[in-house]
Amino acid sequence: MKHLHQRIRDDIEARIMSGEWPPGHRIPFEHELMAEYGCSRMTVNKVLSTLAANGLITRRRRAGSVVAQPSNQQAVLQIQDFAREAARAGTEYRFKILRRSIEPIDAAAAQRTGMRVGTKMLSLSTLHVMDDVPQAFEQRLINLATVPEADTEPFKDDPPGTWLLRRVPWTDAEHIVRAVNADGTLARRLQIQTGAACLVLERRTWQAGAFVTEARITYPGDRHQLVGRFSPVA
Amino acid sequence: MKHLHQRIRDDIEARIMSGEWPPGHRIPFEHELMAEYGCSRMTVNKVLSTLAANGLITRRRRAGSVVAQPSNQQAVLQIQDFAREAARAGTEYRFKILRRSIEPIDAAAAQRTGMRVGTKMLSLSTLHVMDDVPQAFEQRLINLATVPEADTEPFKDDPPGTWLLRRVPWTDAEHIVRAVNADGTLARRLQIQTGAACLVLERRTWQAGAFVTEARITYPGDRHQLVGRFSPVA
DNA sequence: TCCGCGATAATGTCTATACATAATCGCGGA
DNA sequence: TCCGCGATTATGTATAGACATTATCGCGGA
Repeated sequence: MKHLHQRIRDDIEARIMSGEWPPGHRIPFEHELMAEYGCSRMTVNKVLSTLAANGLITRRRRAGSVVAQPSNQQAVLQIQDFAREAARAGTEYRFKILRRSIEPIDAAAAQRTGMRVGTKMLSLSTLHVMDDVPQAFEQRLINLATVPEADTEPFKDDPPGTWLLRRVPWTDAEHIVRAVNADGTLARRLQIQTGAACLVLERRTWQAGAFVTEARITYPGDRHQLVGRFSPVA
Repeated sequence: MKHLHQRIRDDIEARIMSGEWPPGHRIPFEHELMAEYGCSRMTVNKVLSTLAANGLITRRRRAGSVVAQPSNQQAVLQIQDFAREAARAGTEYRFKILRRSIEPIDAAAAQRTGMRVGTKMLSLSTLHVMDDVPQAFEQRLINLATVPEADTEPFKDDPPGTWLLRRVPWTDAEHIVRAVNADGTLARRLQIQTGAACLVLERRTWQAGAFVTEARITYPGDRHQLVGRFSPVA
């Protein structure tokens, strides 16, 4: 016998997922569920609140709860950590910082990140290599106002992304994924044909509203893909 | 004055996000928070349970709660609904079903979807067009065992993806994003240059374990990108 | 007919309490 | 010293009741 909370939740989810209760269908009131399961209102309230937090139902005072309209479809994709992937696959991984400088942010980047033009940023270009095959080219800006210790960090053991993740664990993030044809410079760096399709992942993160970093990571299209699994209910 | 629940939650989140409580740091016990905020244990319990459900903290009986280790980085991307986008942008949208057939599933697709080889699937090729400019080419398989009514559906008003979303609202999904160079056929369909980089989104969905549909949507790389915003806390 | 306003009905938040469960601590015996 | 087992402690689940909030319904007056 499972917990009542879970049983009620499973029952309702099953009815929604099976289509028995389609989007827009009114869910029994809390006092009805309370009578049906012979429990207190707090218990059904917590179940329904959880379902609402997960986007499965919509609740409105006085009107009751209804099955939510299907949300915008979304894809959740895992962003690969090269070192971990390499360890798992038993291959050798290394990275090389091709360029490092401190520069005032330009107008376009300021626009994207919401910073003032001219703010000092640490700019890094990094090549990720596994078994001597280039896997990705990364261009990154780090806000020295938010992460001042990046200024003196040599990035010997960990690449900038991994190093940052350990210092700024929880953030808001914005992602853009595009496909581009490799130009000559990029093709040479990634050892691919000029014009080959590449996947570009742009990731910008903020910590409690303060801009942290922007990364543009370019993967050869024939070697990489982004993968993700997703369930709407937790 | 906000609700106490929200205030406690904001306080704890702020301390985690600012780095004051790094990953692994022990969070005050429920009875400590209870004393600090002068409220009942149920209130702080609900806050901490919510934070745990969102992956921000880890809870263990007797040991207490600690700030969770940073999760694998992930990107959440919105998948565009053409009709809605067109309505919002004030442009004209239409779609054209180029090919429609019922076929037994081939070995490769059976492998991907976990179906038995030979299962009958509805196969559709659809072109999405906005203001006479091709926006995406979609190849889709629909499992007729799970969605039998697709067999007789003419897909007059809604494209297959939208039609399905209304019938099978909540599912598990798997996504793959790749970059490819357009071959001659694809280039002609999308009115782009042969070899131009394209973004390919593969999406497979299941309903309570039963395979529903697989879609491979190809977007011209110079016209489209996937965008997403993500906060670890809801 | 239409509008305003009070009654009503549903959810939102919170309390005080109770008992269950799981992991750890530490005492005592072999 | 080491192991087993009971006591302890923190979280997990649930209850019954209270009051707050808000959208809607419907009645009565203009």
